[in-house]
Amino acid sequence: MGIAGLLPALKPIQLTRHLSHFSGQTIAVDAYVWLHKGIYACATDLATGKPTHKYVDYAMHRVRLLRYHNIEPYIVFDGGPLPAKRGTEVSRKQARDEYLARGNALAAQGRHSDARECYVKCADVTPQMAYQLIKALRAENVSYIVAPYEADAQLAYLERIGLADGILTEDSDLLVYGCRTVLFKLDTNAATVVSVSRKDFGAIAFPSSEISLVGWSDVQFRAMAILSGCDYLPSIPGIGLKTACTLLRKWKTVNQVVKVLLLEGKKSVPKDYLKRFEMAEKCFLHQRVYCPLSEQLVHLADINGEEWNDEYDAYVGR
DNA sequence: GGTCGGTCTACAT
DNA sequence: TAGACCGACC
Repeated sequence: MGIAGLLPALKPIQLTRHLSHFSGQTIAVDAYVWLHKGIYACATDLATGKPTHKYVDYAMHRVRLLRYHNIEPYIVFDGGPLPAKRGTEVSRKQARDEYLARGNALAAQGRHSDARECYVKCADVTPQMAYQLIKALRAENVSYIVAPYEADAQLAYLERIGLADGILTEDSDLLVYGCRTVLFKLDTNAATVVSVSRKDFGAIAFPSSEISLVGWSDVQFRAMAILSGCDYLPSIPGIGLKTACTLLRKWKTVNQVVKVLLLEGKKSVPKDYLKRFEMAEKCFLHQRVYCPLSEQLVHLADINGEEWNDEYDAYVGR
């Protein structure tokens, strides 16, 4: 889900660029996006168990498109669920099962296009699908990696250590992880992407944007994102992106912001909010990723003398 | 004015 | 499923 409202707020620095702009570069790609979109081409087949590899074709078509423009893709797959995020999976599975049953019922009545709508809703990217894509990638010598946990952190790591020059995804979270160049909305017909560069953050200012990032460090930007609500921590009710930005501009740090909110007493701040904020920050900073150079698990960013303990490891992955 | 929940829609062929 | 969009509500 990413950071609600962040991409629209970054509109002033979004650049639509032709793929040739990235010629000679390696772009790390979130495989989930392609697999998920590829489902639309074959939702009925997947739901009814009919063998299909259309979703593989869909992804490979994009791989070839990038290569045609002399971009080397580096495909990143999700791994296991992060301890920090466990919990939402069960209800989703139930919802999917219901759509599958409804789809089957409609199909039995011959209402095939109605059935297809249900099949699309029950479709899920499975490890088996990821494996099929991996086989196709291998056959064409495309680099890929399976993240120990979340693809987002792994993508950020590849860019950080220089194995990728940018990230192709649909998720604004990548900017919170610290990525320098994030590409969104690949248009295969026009061969374009929407590019957002971290170095342009300073140009985000009132009144052309809802928020101002002028003079902000990564710490403050990340604080705003987490404060406004992210995958690791829901926001304090009533605080969205703009309020988070305003509060941080005024009070500088999250500690101060929370202190002021408690003093005012208008918002209901969860009692352990600061602690949970800290944990969310750890996920964005130090989530466990795989280093293809040293061939071992590492933290996204090194822990340089920062306080660290077993509880953190349990949260960001081991 | 800003948040938030609801609804619509693209996703691909 | 997620993002964009819109209207209700504080």
